[in-house]
Amino acid sequence: MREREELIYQTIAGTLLAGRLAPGSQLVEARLAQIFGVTRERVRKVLHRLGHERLLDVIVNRGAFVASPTFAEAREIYEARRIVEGGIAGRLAGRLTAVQAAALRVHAKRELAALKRGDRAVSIRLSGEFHILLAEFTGSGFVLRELQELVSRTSMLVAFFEPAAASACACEEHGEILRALLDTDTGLAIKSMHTHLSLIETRLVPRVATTNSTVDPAMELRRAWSLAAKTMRKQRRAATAHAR
Amino acid sequence: MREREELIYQTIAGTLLAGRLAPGSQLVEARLAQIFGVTRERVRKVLHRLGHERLLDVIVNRGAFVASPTFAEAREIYEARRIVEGGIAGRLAGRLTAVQAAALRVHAKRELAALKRGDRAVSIRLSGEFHILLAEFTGSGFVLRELQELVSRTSMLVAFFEPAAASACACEEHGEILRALLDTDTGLAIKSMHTHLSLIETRLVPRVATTNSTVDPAMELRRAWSLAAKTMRKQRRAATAHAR
DNA sequence: ATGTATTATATTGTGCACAATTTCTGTGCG
DNA sequence: CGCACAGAAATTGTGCACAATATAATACAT
Repeated sequence: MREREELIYQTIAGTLLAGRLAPGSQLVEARLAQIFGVTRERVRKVLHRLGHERLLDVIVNRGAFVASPTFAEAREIYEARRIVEGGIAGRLAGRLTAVQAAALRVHAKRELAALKRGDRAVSIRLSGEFHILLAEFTGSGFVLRELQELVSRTSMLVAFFEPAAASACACEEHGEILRALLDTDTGLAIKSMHTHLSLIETRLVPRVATTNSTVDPAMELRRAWSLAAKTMRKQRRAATAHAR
Repeated sequence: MREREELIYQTIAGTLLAGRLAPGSQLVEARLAQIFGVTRERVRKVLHRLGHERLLDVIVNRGAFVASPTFAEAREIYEARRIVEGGIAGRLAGRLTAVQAAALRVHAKRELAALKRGDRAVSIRLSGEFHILLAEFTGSGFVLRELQELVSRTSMLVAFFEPAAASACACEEHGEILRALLDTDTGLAIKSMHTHLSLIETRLVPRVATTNSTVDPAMELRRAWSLAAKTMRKQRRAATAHAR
C-alpha cells in the first residue's frame, strides 16, 4: 500500500514535470482516487506533498491546482540556481577527487555523443544530470535535495515558457565549467556557471495566458497511470523471473 | 482552528530549536493532542510537517522522535551553509542597493551594541538575523526559505553540541563580510563567509550519547504551550483594546 | 537461567461518514 | 438586462472508530 502511494506521487509529478497538464487546472481528489483505485485520503496526501514542493498550488477549502508560474517567478528560479549552483561551483573548484573528475569527463563525453547523433531526449536528460552530479559531489545531502527541487521546477518552467525546441544545456558550456573546476580558479568556475545559467534563462520567452489544452487533467493522468502500472507489472515479472 | 494548528507548530518547533527536548525521545500523538486540546489528527499533521523539515525523525508505524543528529550530520549542515551562503555572498558582492547597505550597517551597529552591553540573548538573535538578512537581499524567496531551514537546523545542533557558552557569531566577522560585500571583491566576500562559518563550526564539540534530561517531553511541551496561550491571550486583549 | 514462542498493550495508520466551505445555478426584482 | 440572493451541487476538511503494526510482558520449554 505504501509503494502504491509512492507510485501515484511519481506519476503525477512526472506528468506535471513534462508539462502535460494545463496550468491552473484543478486536480479533484475524488476523481483521482477513482482513477488510481485508492481512497481519497491517499490522493489527498500526495497532493499536499506536491503542494509543499510547489509543483501544485494548494488553496485551503478550494483544492489543488497545477502551478501556473509567472515569468517573474521563472526568473526567480534561475536566480536561485545561480546562487546555489554558484556556491557549489565555488566549493568544488580545485577540490574534485580523481574519481569525481573522471565521472564528469565520461559524462561530458556521453553528452557530446548524444548531441552529435541528434538524440534529443537523451541529450536533455544528460544535460540535466550534469548539474545534479555536481550537487552530489558536494557530499551534502541537503544541497543535493535543494538542487533536485530547483531542477524540477526548472523542468516545469521550460515546459511552459520554452518554445518547443532546444531545452538541452549547451554542452560546450558544461565542458568549460568542468575545465574551470579542474583548475583551481574558483572565480572562473563560478562565473562560467553563472553565465551558463543566464544563457539557459534567455531561452524562455514570456507568453501571456497560454489557455491551450482544455483537456481534462484527469484524462492525462489516467493515461500516465495505466502506463506506469504496465511498466510496473513488466518489472515485477522480470524480477520474479530473475529470482529463479 | 487553522491558526490553532499553526500555534501548535510554532510551539513544538520553538521548543525543539531551543534544545529543550532530549534527542531520540518520542512525541506521542495522543498525549500531545490531550495537552494542546485538539484531536490527534491535528497533532499528527504538525508532527509530519516537522518531520519533513527534519526537526523530527518520523518512522512509519513507530512515531515521531526528536532528531538526534550525529556529529557528522552537524558538519554536513555547516558544509551546506558554506555552499549556499557562499553563493549568496558571491551573488551579492558589489550589488547591494543603497538601502540594503544601510540596513546592514545599522544591523552591524546594533550587534556591536548588544555585544558591548553583554546582552547575550539579543546578541544571539541578531547574529542569526544577519545571515537571514543577506538571504532576503538576494530577492529569491526560494533561497530565503532554504537558508531559514538551514539556520533552524543549526540552532538545534548548537543546542546539542555546543558547550553552553558563546553561540553568537563573532560580530567583527560580520563586519568584515559586510565590508567585502560593499567592495566589489567577490572572491573576498565568499572567502570571508566561508571562514566565518568554519569558525562557528569549530565551536561544536563531539560528545557521545548525551543521555541527559530523562524528563517527559510532554511535560516540557505543556509548559511551552501554556506560555504560548498566555501570550496569545495578552496579544488578543491588546488588539481589542487598540481597536477602540 | 536463557532463549523462544505467545499473548497483551501501546501507538500509529486508514477508511468512512459527515461537517464546513466554496462554487454554481436559477429566480425574482429593479 | 443586470444584480442581489437563496438554494443546490460539488469539493475539501475533520472527527472517530477500528485496523495494522510494533513493543513490552508473560509463559513455557530446554
